[in-house]
Amino acid sequence: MPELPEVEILVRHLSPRLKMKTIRRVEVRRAKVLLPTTTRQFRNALSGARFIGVTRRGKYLLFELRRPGKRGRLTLVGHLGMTGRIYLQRQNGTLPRHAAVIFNFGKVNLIYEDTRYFGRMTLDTSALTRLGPEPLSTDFTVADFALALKRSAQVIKVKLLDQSLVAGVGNIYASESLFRAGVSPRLAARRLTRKQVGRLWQAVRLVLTEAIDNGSTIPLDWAGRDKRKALFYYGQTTDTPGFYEERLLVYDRAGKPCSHCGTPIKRVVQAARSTFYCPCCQRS
DNA sequence: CACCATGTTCCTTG
DNA sequence: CCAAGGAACATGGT
Repeated sequence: MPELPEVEILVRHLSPRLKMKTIRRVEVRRAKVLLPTTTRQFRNALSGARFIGVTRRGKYLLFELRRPGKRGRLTLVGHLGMTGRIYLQRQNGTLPRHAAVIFNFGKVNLIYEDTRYFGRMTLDTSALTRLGPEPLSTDFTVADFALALKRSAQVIKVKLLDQSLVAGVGNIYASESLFRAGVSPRLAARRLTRKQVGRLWQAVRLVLTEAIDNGSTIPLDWAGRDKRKALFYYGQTTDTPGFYEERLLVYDRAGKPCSHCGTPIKRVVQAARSTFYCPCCQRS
């Protein structure tokens, strides 16, 4: 479930629930997700530690902890990869097949599961230094955005996925942002006009903000739930079978009519990833 | 069997 | 040195 909005919703969900909780026991079932931290370092550092709060940077979760008898704070970094999920579950609940790390608080477990194991739960914070500005903060300015785009020969859709340009935009919201801005995904980044850059900058912020607002209405108790239904990109707001309120305007809508002009949405492949756009509304 | 999937990193090439 | 492209990682759904 992972682009910036989903991670943001998860942070808001988890932060108050984890606050002041002390980790009694750490169980590592897939040491690979800790890399480069070793299982021993991980358990030593976290056993007995207490959560202060959870924040976010791009698509990364930052768990802030304090350790008894030690100075300063410790940051546990989480990344959900493509299929990672994190949730609280009663200690006697059934563990998912791909549970990678389990933090026990007594009666409750915090479970990190990841079907494909592309995600991370680690004490290594180095990846954070490579991130660009937070799109919803004042650090993300049109001027810097324009400057960075002018230096790139890559097509704009692929450039938007570059986390050093702006942190947190993934494959879904890259397509959605370009549609909202009326900019072709195939345009070279440096060829965008001032006006297009301005519209795209605004669209990125709008699309992410709306997704966070929409996601806030969806329950996050994912234990044992169907994967796709837990993807609130698709805007599920109830458990009633078949009930979906579509919120994405172009992503995964190849062949379906554009919500604005009716032209069939097109799918193309760029840098080995799908891009969806309206060939009529996004001509340049 | 084929192809597709919300992401990042590493390696090669230019 | 940098930018860009592709493979790799691993599992499951259709």
